[in-house]
Amino acid sequence: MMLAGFPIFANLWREHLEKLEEMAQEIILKKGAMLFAPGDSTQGFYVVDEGAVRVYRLSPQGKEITQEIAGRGSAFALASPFSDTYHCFAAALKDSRLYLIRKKEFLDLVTGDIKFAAAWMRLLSLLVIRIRERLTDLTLKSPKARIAGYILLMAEMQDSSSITLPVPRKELATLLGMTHETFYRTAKELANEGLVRFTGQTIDVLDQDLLAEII
Amino acid sequence: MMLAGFPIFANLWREHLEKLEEMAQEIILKKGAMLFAPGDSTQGFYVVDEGAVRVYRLSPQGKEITQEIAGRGSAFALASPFSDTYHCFAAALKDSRLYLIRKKEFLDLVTGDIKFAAAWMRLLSLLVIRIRERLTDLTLKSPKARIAGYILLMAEMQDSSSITLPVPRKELATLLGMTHETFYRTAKELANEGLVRFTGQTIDVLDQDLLAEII
DNA sequence: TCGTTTGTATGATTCAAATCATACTTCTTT
DNA sequence: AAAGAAGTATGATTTGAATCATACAAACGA
Repeated sequence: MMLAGFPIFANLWREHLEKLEEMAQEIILKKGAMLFAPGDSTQGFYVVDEGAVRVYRLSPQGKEITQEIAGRGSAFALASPFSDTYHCFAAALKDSRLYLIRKKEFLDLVTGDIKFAAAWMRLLSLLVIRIRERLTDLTLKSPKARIAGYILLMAEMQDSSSITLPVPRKELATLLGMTHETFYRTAKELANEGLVRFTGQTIDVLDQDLLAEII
Repeated sequence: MMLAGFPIFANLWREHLEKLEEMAQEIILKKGAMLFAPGDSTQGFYVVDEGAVRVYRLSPQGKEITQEIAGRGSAFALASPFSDTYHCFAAALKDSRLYLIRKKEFLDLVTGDIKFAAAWMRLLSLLVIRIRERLTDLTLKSPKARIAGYILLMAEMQDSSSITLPVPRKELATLLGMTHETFYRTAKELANEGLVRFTGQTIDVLDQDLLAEII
């Protein structure tokens, strides 16, 4: 395993990554398998090495929002080592292989190494900022702007005008806080306007500037 | 100054609080004064000792959402020591006295004391969880449920069935992601149903159980 | 390879909340 | 005390997205 290549850990030192790698425990999940649910006691956090995991929440009325679609190289439940229970659901969208970094071992490491702790505080702080950004997008922006913004963000993160999703694009709907009908319709609009092209699980950015204007 | 009584710092050790107190710099703000805006380089984080500060974001279309109403004892911009620039606006809702904990000094302290770092990681993790909770409430729940939930949360936090807001209740509208019209109307419904009573800036919980059912 | 499930697509209808409009009340300020 | 501003309140109208309904295509399992 090579955590070093995973963007989320870009700020950590090599020695810390090696220690994380040592303590990582492989977890194999079949498509559809539930990993945890709200109230479950925390095991630790996870890194996806293969496949994809959906992290989501349900309202009492059964409406749902996807918190994260964690594909290869993504970590999730990063706050769990400091919490007793999980607060959301996590389920595999495909057959997947994850690594579990156990809470206890992780805490021993991070609370015994000030440099690691510093890097972890930075990571958590950036997470706070990112989630707040997402919150404002979800509450303030139109579905069209949210889709455009997501596509641009992905393109930027992958440094390419062609994005390959780890899952069918249907999954983007609840990630972006809308129904799948609204998602398909609005995505089609963007396609009709010549800004993007959807082909299976890939999205091509055709006009980055116009797309950016929508946001 | 006594940071020790502030709930946000409940997890920190006495010695750390004393050091924070030593480095705190008093900031006086007149009502309406802007403290920072997106893009401003970060000074550090703040603790409100008197008055109230509104932390908020604007969309390109001018719609706004309040991230936080920080009254006495609340801290805000906690992630800023690990970031170069602020990402939101902060402005005083009343004449206020704050304490600024400067970024540089704070970083020196927190990255030089593993116990402090551990406590700070816990604080940031809980912040992540709280913001995610808020995100799901804002996207999944009805205005009525959001208002009810907020009132119950405040009552629980203050351990009293009578809540005193540091600001006119108008301010709750954008905090809860709705227009002030919707807020007044929906709050009135709750009052008409006998669940709560609004009197100036105080809110009395009259029927906690029924209120909890709405959430 | 066939049949079933999942994903993509689009039309029609409904509905909740935003918007627009107005008014009254309560604080501030001078 | 008067004037103005800010906060509270409510009605009418509009609108954007959810919901309901249906259909076809693609992927997958047996």
